[in-house]
Amino acid sequence: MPVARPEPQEPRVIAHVDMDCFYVQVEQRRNPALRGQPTAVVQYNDWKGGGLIAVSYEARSFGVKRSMRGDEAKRVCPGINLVQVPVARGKADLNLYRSAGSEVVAILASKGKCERASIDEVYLDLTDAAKQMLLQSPPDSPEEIFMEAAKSNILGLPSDASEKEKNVRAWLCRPDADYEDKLLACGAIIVAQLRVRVLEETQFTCSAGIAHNKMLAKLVSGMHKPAQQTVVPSSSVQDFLASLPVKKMKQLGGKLGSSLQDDLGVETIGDLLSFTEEKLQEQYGVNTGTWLWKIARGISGEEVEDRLLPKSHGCGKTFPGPKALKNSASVKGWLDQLCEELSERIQSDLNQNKRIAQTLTLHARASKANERDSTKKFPSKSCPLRYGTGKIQEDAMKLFESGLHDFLESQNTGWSITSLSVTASKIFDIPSGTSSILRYIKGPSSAASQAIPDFSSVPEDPSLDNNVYATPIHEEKCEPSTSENEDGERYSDISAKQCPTSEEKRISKKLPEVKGTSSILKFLSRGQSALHEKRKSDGLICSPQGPGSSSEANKAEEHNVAAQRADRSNINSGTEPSASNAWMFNVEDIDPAVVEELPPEIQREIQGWIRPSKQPSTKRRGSTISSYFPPARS
DNA sequence: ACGGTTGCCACT
DNA sequence: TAGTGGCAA
Repeated sequence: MPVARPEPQEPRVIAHVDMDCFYVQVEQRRNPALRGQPTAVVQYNDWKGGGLIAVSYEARSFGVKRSMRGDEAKRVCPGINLVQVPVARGKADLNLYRSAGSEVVAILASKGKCERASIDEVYLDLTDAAKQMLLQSPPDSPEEIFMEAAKSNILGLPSDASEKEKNVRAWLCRPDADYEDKLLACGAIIVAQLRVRVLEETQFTCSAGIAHNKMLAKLVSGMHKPAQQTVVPSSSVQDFLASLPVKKMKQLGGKLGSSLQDDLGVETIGDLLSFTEEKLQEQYGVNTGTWLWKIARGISGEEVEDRLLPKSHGCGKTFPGPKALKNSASVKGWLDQLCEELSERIQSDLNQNKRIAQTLTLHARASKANERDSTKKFPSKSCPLRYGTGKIQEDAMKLFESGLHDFLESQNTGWSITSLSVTASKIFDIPSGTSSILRYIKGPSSAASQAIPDFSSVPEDPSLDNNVYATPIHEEKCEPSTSENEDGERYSDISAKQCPTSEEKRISKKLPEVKGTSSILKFLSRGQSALHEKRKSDGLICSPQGPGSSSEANKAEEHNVAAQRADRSNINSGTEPSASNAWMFNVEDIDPAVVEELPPEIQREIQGWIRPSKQPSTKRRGSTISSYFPPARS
């Protein structure tokens, strides 16, 4: 449900930039012969010619729609070029489009705060840039207004007049305009410049909306497509919303929008104005009610986030109809493929962006053999994410088994899986300031403190995918000791690799800063626990029993966890490209003995996130796996 | 055989 | 929290 935020006092300049039929443009850049041609991008083509996921404007003029299959598109537009999405590991591979999207983001992020909203959309907060322009070089004569900006569409200005461009030029530099309108005019000029840069540097066209908030910018970015931009002056908001069908508003395209129509008789956003905030709250709850009341008035305080990268990575595939998976072997096969791709993607994210994912989630859709219309859903399951393809595959399969168990509720019926996906989420930046925090987790009394990797030595070179970043655990010294580097800082490990030189620390300054101490320690704790466990299992140290240690009840479970931990310390187990990630383990494993040595305020922080470790486990209450896996049928 | 494959968010 | 549900493109 949407939540209303207070609109900031000061007027903002917000843009929403939307790539035009993006996947098609990416393919047209790869194969310029497709330019100007009716073209669509399809994924797979064995069933009815594949599904369209992007359609060029030439093809749209023939009536080709996104919802069509390839065969249907051919019927409507026999000359259409159908380009297939690349396939890797038996599934659609969108990496080409993802990296093209990144090219665009890199350019758009240059003039202000930039938020990647999807693979082909961004929001920009251009308030500062617009203010600066207004101070230094406000638009003052129609002739000097840059060509692309002059092609803007200004909501509320007569747009079909023969004098359109002249009117727009005049609007952009009206000397008697409100301060707000002047800011928007500057925003329009900046966005026009950015769009030209995008075109010059990537060959991609895009459309944009410029307004005082995200909601309005988004609403109009697609109003004049392709390759055009639209401005929303405050003065035109009311008329615009008055006739806007509710379903066009973001968040109202689904059930909430239908309810507004069916239950309240609201057809346009303007119709909402006749309801009090209280009435809307009564109908839809406090948050949604207030949100509706505000959007009816064009109010949306949502801020543009400063984020250029996605918040999660997911890979999935559907297995429609006869393709449904009906035994665990085929599920495992596909899950392995999905996990391979996911592993590759989070590994690149780590290497290129210095980010680590913490949670692995498995989703599936399933039906039971007997019940043709079983309403029950396959539950999603998640667990801490361990790096390494083999580990992810193992854990994903365990999550699947656990989900299947819950799904079947110990009935002995057959099943079929129609979709599978794995997602890596809760992604954090690796802190740049590790060395200063390192000082807190050290000391001869804490044998567990040795495994903290020094991320300032992470190589910058993105081509070094799968390289070793932390000293492999089995190569580390086991005797605690303390040393000083040339800056006089003390480190808990004398391994040369782990004691950053001045040069390494200089490099580390280029890494992203992290806001709170908590996230830094959270991160460091991963490596700390890993080595500690390794030493325990090697009999090198005695484990100090912490306050949170196990009860009899979960002894069996804990044994399982211990076994898995031992496995983590193994170098190059199975399919691993390298065991370099042995240091990345459970946040919740941090050693209480280490915590005791920290300053009280940091201790307090840490206490909050120490919790019982939960590994993916197959809980089989009184039954075995084989009892609910039906015998494989070919 | 549902447009498939992403991705985001709020709520509990 | 992990899990569900909704929305969007």
